[in-house]
Amino acid sequence: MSNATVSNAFNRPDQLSKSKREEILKACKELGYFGPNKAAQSLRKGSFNIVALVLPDSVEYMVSDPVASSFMRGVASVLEAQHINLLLFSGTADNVGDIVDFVDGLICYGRPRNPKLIEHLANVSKQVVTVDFDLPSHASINIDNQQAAFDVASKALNDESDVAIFGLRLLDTDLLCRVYEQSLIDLETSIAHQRYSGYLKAIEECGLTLGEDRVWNIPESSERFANIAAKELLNLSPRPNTVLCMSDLIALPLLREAKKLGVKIPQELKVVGFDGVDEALRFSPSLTTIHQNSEEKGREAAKLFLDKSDAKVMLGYTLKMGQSC
Amino acid sequence: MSNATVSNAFNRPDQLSKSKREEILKACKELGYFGPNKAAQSLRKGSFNIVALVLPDSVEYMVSDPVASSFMRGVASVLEAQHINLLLFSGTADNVGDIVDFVDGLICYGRPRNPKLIEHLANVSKQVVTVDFDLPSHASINIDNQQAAFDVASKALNDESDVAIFGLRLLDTDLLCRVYEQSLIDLETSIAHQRYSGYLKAIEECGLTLGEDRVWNIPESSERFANIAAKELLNLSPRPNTVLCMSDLIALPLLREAKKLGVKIPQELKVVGFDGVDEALRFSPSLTTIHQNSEEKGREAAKLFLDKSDAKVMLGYTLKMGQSC
DNA sequence: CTGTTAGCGCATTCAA
DNA sequence: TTGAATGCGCTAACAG
Repeated sequence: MSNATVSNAFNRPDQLSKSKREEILKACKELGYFGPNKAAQSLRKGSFNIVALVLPDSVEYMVSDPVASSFMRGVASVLEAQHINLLLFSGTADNVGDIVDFVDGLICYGRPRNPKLIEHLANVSKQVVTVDFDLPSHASINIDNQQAAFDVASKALNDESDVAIFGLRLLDTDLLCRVYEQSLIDLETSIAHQRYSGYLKAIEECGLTLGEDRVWNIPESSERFANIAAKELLNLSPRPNTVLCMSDLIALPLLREAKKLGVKIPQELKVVGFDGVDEALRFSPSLTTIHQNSEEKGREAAKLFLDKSDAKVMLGYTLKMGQSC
Repeated sequence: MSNATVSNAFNRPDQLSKSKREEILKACKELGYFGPNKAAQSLRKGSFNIVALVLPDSVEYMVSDPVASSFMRGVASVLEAQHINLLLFSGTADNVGDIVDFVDGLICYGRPRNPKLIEHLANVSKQVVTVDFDLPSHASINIDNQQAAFDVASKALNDESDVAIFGLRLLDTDLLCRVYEQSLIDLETSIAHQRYSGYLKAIEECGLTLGEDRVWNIPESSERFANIAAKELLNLSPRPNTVLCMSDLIALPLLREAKKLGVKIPQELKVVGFDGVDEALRFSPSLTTIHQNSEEKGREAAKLFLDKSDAKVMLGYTLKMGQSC
């Protein structure tokens, strides 16, 4: 009874006699051997049944975001069915090397915060699927952010609009600030830019202009920063009467704060969001927003991955009219 | 120049001359070799820099839950600092064998839904930390669920209470149903039972009894099931005037539904929750609940793990009085 | 300071 | 049907 025979007993039952196999299995049980070591097996075979989920930011931040959570849910639902496990990787790290050798490939949700990581990702020789951003010669899933932003902004704007924008990480900084130098915005790639560009187009079509103190950079889609920005905005004089928000999560605190101050919505303040999270639809006044099906995004990403596809897929979105404009 | 020397060039710079090292590193770069293969390295060394996070249920369900998300955030914040990555493992699976050979150990958040998994977990020979349940001879973190449930229930109850309980997975079923046969409840281990037992004690101390149609089994902490249970309860005649809910997430839909029907809170209906999620504190009327610091739980679990501890730790909780009772 | 050897645990030849 | 040999890529121990 050699190691190879034992291997066969576990992996290729047809390669040995039934009696021998049972004899081996029984002996293994007695010795406390519960089957091949998966690490060694994977080293040998080169497959791991593990997929890295590369997050845009730290794991900490990620799991708080309902949009990201929906995405994960979609991914997990497809991969779980194939007994593939998820390895979380922070978008703030840059050492993909630490994990690439353990996984069959990577699904990257959102442009990672760390630019070095993006470089490394581009050079990975395993299957990669990117979502909400692109990498040359890898599969990707996107929605038309510019068109969607244009659509939702157009619903809020009219010729009396004094418009402001709550931008999501328009600048590469962790600071909440106004964006005075609009040239600083990375025009190339981020979804923030695409949405920004859609807003500008809608503003232009209404014959409006955007005041130079009217654009906020909110570093992450969190209540904390959005609260501060909301207060800044509401204390302005003259106060903007229309706010285009790049995510629902930063629009909701604005609605809450405005309600608290007795500002009438939508008469005195119109607000639109982006993403279509449950809370935005449930809130009173409900938020006009772009709904994107994040769970479907996750499922599609997982499918592209399983198919070893290199397709560039564009998904749809839905404009949800609420009471906020 | 041998393989071992190259290995040293990467891992033990002090073992060879600076010139040799640079020569090697340069040659590697040209050949497109970016350092040791981590899978092979780990096979050799037996350490992986990966920790499995064993979830109580499927990944899909997990990421929707704000309490679980906080926990993950806590775990991740500690492990990320050590460059340890998280591998998610579903509590509905039973093949820990698929991943145990890839990780340095496991952190198990909540009693896994799959009983087979629990058996396997008990036999794992790597470091294991359990949270909100126990495994013999492994480290664990808990809160005193029974006492906490007693505390919060006591705030809601008086001698005029007609009390009902929204239980979280009191029965091992995916069905929303009433719990008529209270003997069916697994008395041993689940946090649901511990909380149930605390409720009963509080009810008894008030000299009350629990009607036999007054206990609901809600299979998971989700809005969907809680909505249905809320409607069932509010349509009852006589209607309970006090509801003890085993999580905030199932208490909130009840508050919403009651508000919609114009039921006065707390005059006509008192509600208490468990967990202390943000939304519960923000809601109007705010929910009286037990706040447990899930993020701290996560951090502590990660620390126990890193310390290779086998301690059984009991964490505190806080009673948060709201307007709901 | 450098190179050789052995083996982590496995699965695939190939010969018997 | 079985078993001996080889190597996946790496590193610890040792010899030079």
